Amino acid sequence: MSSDRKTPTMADIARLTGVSPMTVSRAFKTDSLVNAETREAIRNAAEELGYVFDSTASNLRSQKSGFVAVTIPSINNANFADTVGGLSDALSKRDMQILLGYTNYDVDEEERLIEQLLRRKPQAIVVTGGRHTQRARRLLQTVAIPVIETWDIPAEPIGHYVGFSNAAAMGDMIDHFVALGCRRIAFIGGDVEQDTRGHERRLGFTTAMQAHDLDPSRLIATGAPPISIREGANAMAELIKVYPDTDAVVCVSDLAAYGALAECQRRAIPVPGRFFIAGFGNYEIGEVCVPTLTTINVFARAIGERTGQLILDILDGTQHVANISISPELIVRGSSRRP
Amino acid sequence: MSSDRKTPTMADIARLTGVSPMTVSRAFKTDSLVNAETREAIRNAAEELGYVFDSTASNLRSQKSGFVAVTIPSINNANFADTVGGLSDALSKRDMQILLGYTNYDVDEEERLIEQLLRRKPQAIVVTGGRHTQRARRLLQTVAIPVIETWDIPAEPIGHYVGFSNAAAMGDMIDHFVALGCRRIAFIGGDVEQDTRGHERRLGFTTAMQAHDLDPSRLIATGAPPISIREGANAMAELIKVYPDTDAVVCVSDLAAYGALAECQRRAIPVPGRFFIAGFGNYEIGEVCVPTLTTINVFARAIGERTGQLILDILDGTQHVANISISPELIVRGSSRRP
DNA sequence: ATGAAAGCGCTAACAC
DNA sequence: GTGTTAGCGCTTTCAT
Repeated sequence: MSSDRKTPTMADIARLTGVSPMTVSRAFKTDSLVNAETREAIRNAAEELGYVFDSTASNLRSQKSGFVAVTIPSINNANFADTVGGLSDALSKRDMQILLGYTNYDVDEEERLIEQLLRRKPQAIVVTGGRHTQRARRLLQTVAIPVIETWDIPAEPIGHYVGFSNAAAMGDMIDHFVALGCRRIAFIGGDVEQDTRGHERRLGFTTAMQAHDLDPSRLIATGAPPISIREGANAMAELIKVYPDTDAVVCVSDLAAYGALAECQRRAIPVPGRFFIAGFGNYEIGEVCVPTLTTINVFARAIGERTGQLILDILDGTQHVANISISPELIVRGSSRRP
Repeated sequence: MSSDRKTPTMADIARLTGVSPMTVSRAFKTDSLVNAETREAIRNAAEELGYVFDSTASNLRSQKSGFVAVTIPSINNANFADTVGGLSDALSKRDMQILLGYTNYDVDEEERLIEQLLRRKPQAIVVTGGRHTQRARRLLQTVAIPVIETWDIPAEPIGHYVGFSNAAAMGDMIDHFVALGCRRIAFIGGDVEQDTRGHERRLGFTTAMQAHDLDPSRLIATGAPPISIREGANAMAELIKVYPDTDAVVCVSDLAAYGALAECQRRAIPVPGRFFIAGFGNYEIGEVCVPTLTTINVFARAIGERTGQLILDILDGTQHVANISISPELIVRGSSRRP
């Protein structure tokens, strides 16, 4: 009934209940020792006043923010969304919250973001990839919290990592096509400077092709990452023009691969009859489209879950330095089976 | 060279520079009046010490967190990702950060989330949809910050809203098919209890069908939201069995619609020859798949941008109560054009 | 242009 | 099981 002059604090509850603020504070921590009736009275008073606990003050005093900072290249990407989902689930067990930022595949933006995120005093920071600006590296090296690089196996890890070799996974894919008898294999990717995982995948392609004594130069690069479905389709159109005798097309992601497939459908070019196609990342679309897409499962969600568990273990002191290598799995589907 | 005993504070910089902490504080605010040389010296000292500004303390003292809390049903959804992207861009102009939470299409989870987010003292809160638990409503009504409901036009708005009528948009879609001469139109959606936007769309379907004196009972419900591509395909398989004489299939989202299309391709059923198909949400896939998908553009990114701008205006005191209605746009594509 | 004092709301540390 | 005191790191406020 009273107009809300100011948002109520623990002191207000203490006054209303006739206890000290400290008791009120204790009553809000589940495990602390407070008389059951007192706790009940405090809870009621809080509810009545419309009290909302102030994490900001709590964090400052206890020097624990309950935040884990996370940078991902793009919010609009099912793979990274899965990783964040896994991380979020693992961390919510301990009531920790994710503070998320998007770098838009740009290391300078990543640097700005890291600086901004660190001001919030996260208890750990998770970054995607192992390539950063000098200054970002220094920030991460200096900061007194666990640093976890993901989705990559960094050449020089800053702290911990939970990742996989994008190059090796792409190498497995090439081996698969060579075993199928393909010789003229092309790669569709984005502007590689920005997307380090895309870069690694292309590197894996060229390395594997050379290892098989095959021509590694059939490369189509198409625009800024993330490579979209549309860009996959455009790239396929170009590929048909430039390298018409190609027998297999490997793409930097399933989205690009689906675009390539759609372009073939539009032109009534049979896949897998005329071209084999493969993607990367095991997106849902590759399971359902016709034909289904051969791809690499990188276990995106597991990357997040294991990163989250690692953070909890480190904060508990159970774990010190951990580097976790995920083994991606080749999934062979209709788009690379002889009709 | 010195081992970092403790993270440095403004007081450390003040000591090193021979000024008061207050001057250090001023030196970090761009617009405040500090001697240029002093500011320079302070910046250098900060860099040398590896100082990181502590937002937690700043927020507590100034009672401004710089956070906007946002709840979305799922992180892994291109539409909501677009909204968050637009919101994030609008807010970053004023250096505000998004604190994001996922409800997983569950109002109880939303309630928990809202309570958790409010503890961080956000300066505004954005929720997706207009349906909430009693307690969540009360929390939002009581809290002394702007509340914006999005992606819906709530029956009883709590504060502001930026949304559109899902039912009316779906009605436009039905009108389109009726104008094309379709009479036996079916609807594919998810378990509607959870997804209020899906529910509205289905309602729009039945209402419009009745308005045209057509049978509104061809409904296929398939599992928990978000409806995936796979579930769209399964639903189409069921539809073919249960309502084989259907002439048009409208789906709760483009993903479901693409799944339905893929199922037809798998069975070599011609689309648009045998069935017309339409989706909702203007996802990228609908632009590229073959045939392209008729859909509704809901301007997901604009919802975020306008919400962000609204928040900034309210915090500036420029704006008081605003309700913004977006007008979705019907996009007719190949999947509903006579071959 | 700069400084001194006080305090944001909570909890660590210690007392009883 | 509860209270007292002090202080987390910053910024508001008022002085000069």
